[in-house]
Amino acid sequence: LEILRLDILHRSVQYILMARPRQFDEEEVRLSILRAFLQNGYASTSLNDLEEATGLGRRSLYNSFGDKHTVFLRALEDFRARAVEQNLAPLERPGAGLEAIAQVLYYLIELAQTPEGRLGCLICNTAREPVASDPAVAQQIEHYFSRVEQGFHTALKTAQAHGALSADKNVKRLARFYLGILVSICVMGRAGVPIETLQDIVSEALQRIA
Amino acid sequence: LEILRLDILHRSVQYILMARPRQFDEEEVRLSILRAFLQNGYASTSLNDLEEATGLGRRSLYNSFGDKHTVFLRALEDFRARAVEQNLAPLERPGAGLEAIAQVLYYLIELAQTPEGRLGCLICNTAREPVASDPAVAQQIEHYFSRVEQGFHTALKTAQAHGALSADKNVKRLARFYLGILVSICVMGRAGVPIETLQDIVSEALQRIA
DNA sequence: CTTATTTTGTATCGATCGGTAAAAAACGAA
DNA sequence: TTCGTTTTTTACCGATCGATACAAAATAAG
Repeated sequence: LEILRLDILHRSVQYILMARPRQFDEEEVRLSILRAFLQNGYASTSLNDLEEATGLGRRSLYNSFGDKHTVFLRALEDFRARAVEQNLAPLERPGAGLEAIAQVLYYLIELAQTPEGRLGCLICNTAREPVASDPAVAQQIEHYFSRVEQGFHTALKTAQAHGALSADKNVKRLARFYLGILVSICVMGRAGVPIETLQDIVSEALQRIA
Repeated sequence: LEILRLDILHRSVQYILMARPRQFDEEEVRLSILRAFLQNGYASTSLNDLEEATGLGRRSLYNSFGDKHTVFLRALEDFRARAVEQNLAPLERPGAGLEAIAQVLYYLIELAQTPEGRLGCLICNTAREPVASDPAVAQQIEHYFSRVEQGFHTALKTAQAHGALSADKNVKRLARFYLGILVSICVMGRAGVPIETLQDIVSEALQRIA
């Protein structure tokens, strides 16, 4: 049995060494795929669109990323990772308080003014596509929402601990409230609502902890 | 010329009297179409879906409502009329004040618990479909949003006039704020977020005018 | 070189998309 | 009844959908 295993290992190493190498950068391709799905959503992004966006042939896409559904799940994961890493970074920093909440919300407004940010949030965009009834997709959506809520929650608790927020505030409720504000900013930004409206929403929302 | 006109009129009356009558109730069919688009959105609702939803043949749909795009525009109008009439009624009533705002938001939460309301808001749902780049669709979205904002705005002004809201509040900003809350409730309700979260968002938002 | 292996390009599959042609069906007028 | 008109039904159109079969291309080991 051991000999067999070693043989299999040897073969699989050979596979890697001997085969034709890929002619694309995976990170770059995944980013192009993410952008394509951000632009048109799951249902309205065809494999031809993905071919155009990535420059890859259809067969290469299938070989490397699986079928359309799997490709989309990877894009969702990519977006979630990037969104948490970039947009929510202030919240995830240790010791983050009220200023982090304001920073995150205002950054989203700035983002909505950029060509890339105008595409909106893939999580929110996906939330009402039929594909959202897929368990794996629904799980990603719920994970993201709860992570955002948790980020706000810890920041609010930290603020309370530092005396920046009065102790009688309901932080759980406030955290959900700011999650709702974040969602509305993403949705309305994508819908083309004027920036001033988004700014008014955020500044009004921040009065709750001013 | 007059004779010709009378002839045409006579003929058109004949058309009505002589032709085969429709075998469906237009209101009923339009409601079925609206439900279908609410369920799956524009892109993912096929003509076969519309046939199943309405019970009509494809040719009858085209005869009576035009192509898919036109059918969708009518559904958008239907939804907007129904949403304004039913969901926003408290805001549109003369003399509506702060209690109307709370009523509207809490009614949306109740609606999110019903099978029909769980389908969400066709305006919000459409806002990030590719079809939203169509000018007629974009106009409907913008009209709806501005009408909701205006409803909140007049209610807030009324409250200020009656002394129920302090005069130093920025009602324009507050109106946009509650528009954002309304959108977030619609979106997150459709996304399957628990009712308690929606309730927390609304009750926290209402503290701004408590 | 040959061989083993993976990627890539071509060509295509059946299914479904939105939309339509043509005729049958259903009515009132004559 | 027959005729004129509209609705409805049936069948179908070309285009595009997601997905795949097959072989050529590209690499390293032997």
